[in-house]
Amino acid sequence: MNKTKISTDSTRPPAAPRWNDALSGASDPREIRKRALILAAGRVFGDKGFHNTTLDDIAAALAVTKPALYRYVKNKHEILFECHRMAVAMAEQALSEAEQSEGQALSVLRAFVKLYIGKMTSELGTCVVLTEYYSMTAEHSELIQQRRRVLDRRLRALVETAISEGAIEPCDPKLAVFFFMGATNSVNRWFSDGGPVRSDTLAEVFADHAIQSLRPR
Amino acid sequence: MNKTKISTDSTRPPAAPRWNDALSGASDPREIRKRALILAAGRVFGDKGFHNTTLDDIAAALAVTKPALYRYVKNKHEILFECHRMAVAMAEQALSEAEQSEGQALSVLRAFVKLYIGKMTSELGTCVVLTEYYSMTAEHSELIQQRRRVLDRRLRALVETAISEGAIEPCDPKLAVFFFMGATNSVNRWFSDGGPVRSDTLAEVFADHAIQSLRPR
DNA sequence: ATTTTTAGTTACTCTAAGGTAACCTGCGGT
DNA sequence: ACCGCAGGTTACCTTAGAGTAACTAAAAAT
Repeated sequence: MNKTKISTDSTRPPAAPRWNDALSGASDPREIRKRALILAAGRVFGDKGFHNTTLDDIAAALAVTKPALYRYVKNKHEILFECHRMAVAMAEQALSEAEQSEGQALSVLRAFVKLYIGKMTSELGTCVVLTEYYSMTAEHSELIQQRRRVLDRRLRALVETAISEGAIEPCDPKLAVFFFMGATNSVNRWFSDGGPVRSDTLAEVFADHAIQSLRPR
Repeated sequence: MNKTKISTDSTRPPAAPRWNDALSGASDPREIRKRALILAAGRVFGDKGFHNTTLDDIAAALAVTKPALYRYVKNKHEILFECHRMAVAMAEQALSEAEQSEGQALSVLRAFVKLYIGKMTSELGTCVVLTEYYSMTAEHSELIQQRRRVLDRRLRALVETAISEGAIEPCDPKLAVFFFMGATNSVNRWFSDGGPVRSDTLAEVFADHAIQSLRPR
């Protein structure tokens, strides 16, 4: 009596626009949906935190029910991991793009900060869970930390180059990078798409501050 | 048979140095212990996060069992709240102390950053849960945000003064403060007491970067 | 047309961890 | 000597929420 009823009933899942695919060039519809899942989850994680976000929340954001998510990910931790992968990939890509420019180290750094913030705020729409790295499993965490370390080294090298180019005063590259990356990564804590600050102004202003913090001559 | 046994047995709570009172001038032993609890909890929260930290973890850090904690706090959320209160109080105090100096706005800002980092890293030993504000209850969060906003205004005012004093180039005070506070608050993510960077060097270096980021003339 | 696969659903299980009840113990006041 | 309470302890209750089983519908494949 309570089992096989209400199957073909009319008030099932309403006409909500599920998934909201679109964007992201990939072909495989499966991958597209997975990406949408990660993005949606990232956004929710972003303002409620990993543990305060239930799978039902994420599912609801996609107009779907919880078990549906398991078609795309193994478990909740994988979602978090994918968020971090995406975030770090964005940073890597921003740096690579910036390095294309072939200018002085300092201008590469500036371009990097600008691109990175741009991606964080618009492309992923304030998502990013740079926080809560500690909620990853040990293995996932190791993988992410690894990539972050590499990125860090590249940035430090740029600072060193800038010093040897005489563009900035000598300083501890490690601390310098921590400083402006700390500022940069904190953006997602308060930035919101609808807010008073426009994404590109923010990127521009922060890039300036970052460069200034290195004390250019 | 399984209840009133092992009461006066020898292997009960070993001779561990419980609570580790000391420091913090207050007299009431109750308050002293509560403070110790908050500090210990803050430290654990700091590297595992609020939700990844169980009350058993905190209790263990104090060489006590979970229910003992409830003598001092109402629930887990109160612990988090107290951590945040302490953190924000530290910032307020740092700013007030810095303002005592009666110098130019810019040097007050520098003093503030230095004092704040000093407190964060040594006094509270990397504790501080500046992250995870979203894990607070709505009421607690409101109280903390309130105080942070006030602090923010004071800092922005300082930046404005510095501009009008001609010490730095004109800029958006709001974003400027977000920038260097973002960097400053991120310290607790990677700083660790035993690490290669000494607390006071860090404070000094970051204070320099912060000032530089404001583009002094 | 019929089978198979894909994408979802409802209804459930199960465990970790927050919180509580009831009980023990030593110490300061009378 | 005795009371009472402050500070603990062990043993338990309870619930939220991650994950699963079993089933349905529609759409691809044959």
